[in-house]
Amino acid sequence: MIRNSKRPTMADVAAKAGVDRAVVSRVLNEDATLKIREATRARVMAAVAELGYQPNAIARSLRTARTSTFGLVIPDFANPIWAKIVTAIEEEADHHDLLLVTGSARPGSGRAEQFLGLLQAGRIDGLLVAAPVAATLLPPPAERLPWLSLNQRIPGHDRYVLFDDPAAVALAVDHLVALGHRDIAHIAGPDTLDSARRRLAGFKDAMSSRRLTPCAIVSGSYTTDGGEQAMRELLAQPNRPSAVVVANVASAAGALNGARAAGVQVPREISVIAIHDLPLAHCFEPPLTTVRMPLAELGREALRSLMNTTPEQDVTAVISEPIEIIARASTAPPRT
Amino acid sequence: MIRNSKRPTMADVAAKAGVDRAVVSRVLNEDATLKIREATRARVMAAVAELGYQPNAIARSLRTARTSTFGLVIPDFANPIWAKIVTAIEEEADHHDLLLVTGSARPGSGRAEQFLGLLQAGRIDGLLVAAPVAATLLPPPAERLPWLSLNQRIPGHDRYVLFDDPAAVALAVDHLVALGHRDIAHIAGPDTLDSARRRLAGFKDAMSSRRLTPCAIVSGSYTTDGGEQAMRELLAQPNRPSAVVVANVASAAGALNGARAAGVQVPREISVIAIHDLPLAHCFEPPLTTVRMPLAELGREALRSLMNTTPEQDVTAVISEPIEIIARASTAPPRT
DNA sequence: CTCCATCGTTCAATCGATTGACTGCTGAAG
DNA sequence: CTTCAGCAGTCAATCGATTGAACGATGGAG
Repeated sequence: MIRNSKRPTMADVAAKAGVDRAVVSRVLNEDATLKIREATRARVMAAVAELGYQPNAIARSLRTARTSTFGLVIPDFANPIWAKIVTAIEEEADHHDLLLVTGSARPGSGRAEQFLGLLQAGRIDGLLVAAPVAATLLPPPAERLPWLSLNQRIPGHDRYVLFDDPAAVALAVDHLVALGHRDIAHIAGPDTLDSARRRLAGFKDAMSSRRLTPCAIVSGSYTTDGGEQAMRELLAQPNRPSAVVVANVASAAGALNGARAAGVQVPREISVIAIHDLPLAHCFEPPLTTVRMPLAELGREALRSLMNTTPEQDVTAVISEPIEIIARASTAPPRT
Repeated sequence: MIRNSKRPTMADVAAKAGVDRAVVSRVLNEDATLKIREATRARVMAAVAELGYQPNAIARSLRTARTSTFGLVIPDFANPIWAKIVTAIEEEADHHDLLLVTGSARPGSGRAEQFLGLLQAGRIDGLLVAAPVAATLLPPPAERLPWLSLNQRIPGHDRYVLFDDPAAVALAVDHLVALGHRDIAHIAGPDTLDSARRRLAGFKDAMSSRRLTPCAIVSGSYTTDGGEQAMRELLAQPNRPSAVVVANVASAAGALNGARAAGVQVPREISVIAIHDLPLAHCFEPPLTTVRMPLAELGREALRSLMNTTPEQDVTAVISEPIEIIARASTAPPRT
């Protein structure tokens, strides 16, 4: 790739305006300590405009050791949940005149570690990590870098922002209990993921604190296929549940398919509710009842925490407002 | 934000190894012109390891004027179509030891222009733009920068990679004609978008070359609501179509909802086919028949073109392989 | 008439790595 | 004994912007 090397530098501007490079720099950065004649400032600005001068951000970053850019790593662009969070963080970044750059990192892809590399190399000022990171590839804890994790706790790194998953699951259970359900099952996510474990634990707690025993707990591995398989298992059981709390939307979509394939009507024979809402959820058949999580709030809070803390400080925020039931047509009172 | 200033530099490594900084640089970059004793190289490597030295990418970039990082701007993370393309480009970038950073830019957000700023500022080596860019904010054509656009042509910028939309639409029409349809309508996208215009033009061409006249053409504005509204209009017409080609999946989801709301059965009374496939399309009711587009191929080709051309060269690629019908349950022969 | 403060700028070191040119040394050829 | 070729590194300029310190000119106070 051939670079256009004729881009003007600050020296060119200075020469054209007949001043020192320092003046150009100070004018452009609106340095308050600079005393300057209006005429000179105007000459500088004119030279800048005429040459179409654009400061070289690399050089500036080398000097200032800041880039005004933050990174974000999510597990997968295909999951619309993350889309909403990314967008919220981008908007928050806009407000602070920062730029957000995003990447995805399937487990084992090493991309999360590449972004940590950007951070170590000084090419971004901070990093938000929502993707699984190989513990072995983490920077040594001694090296405190400005990053924190989203929606997951990483051993040895007490800097994270989480959803209040237990509260969300409790809300789902309440919704079902209010409809009259008592035989409630859970389709969980993979127990390698912190969020899935939190939701599972939340389900158990919510049930026991309401003096109910879980009808069944099966894994849906957070995927559509996994959810379909899980629903099949539940329907094959002798004590079939009358309602299911599904740990995420992809699994729930699969669960609906599984029920349909088995000729079981939702919600007449079994109710389904999922954690996380999705714009397309109302296009499912039946439209899916969900628990909407505070996606934008999580994103905003994460960026703010990252900006306002040093790497030495702990960040252990839990976002619980607003969490609400989006009641659609996949939940109903149980058959009597 | 407080930066960890005690990160070791090349000078530290050089001091520890008892050599010149130049040696460290050459060892690390495997400079073939460097003659060096094995013992010295080992000392350098040992010093690097012991200090945990990590080269400062900013400084390197300042010197070399390259960053090994490319940018990508998409219109919206929430659209799963882009998710697939982003992922493909990330993988292609991996193969070339490059990093891809992505951002989204709703029209008018100015984010696309920010990424062009990254390019001008030398913080990325190239840029792929899939989002609408305000023509007024484009760098002057005189300033040839290494960027190209995806899935859209921008006036005055003959560097783009497109889907073969006419071929896709023709395939959809063929599918319907083969089923026996003749009264075919089109739910188009917003005519501000190049892709929507290409699909519309493709529809007209495909119909006329098969000696059919479009039953109707209405705008669905690429949104779920727009698609629902459009379907309502079509069903209200005196000459109701027996099949509809919908320009994207979001509109198609809306169209299905619209038909259901009007009590019209899909596909018994009206067939629906959409451009672009989606993993969740089989969760719709009925599962949606689609035309799968070569998403990954477009992404890969775009990155390769960007890497292998200078900003002065034109790039006008059209990706037409593989485009295929994914037949699900939303299309069927017309009622007789 | 001298001294000092202020104004409006300039000087030059610095950030950390890269790279073309150069040097001191050893050993072998002549 | 000289000379020259390689070896093993070293020197120092450079990328482009930032920033604390310094500097000459001007004007006012004493």
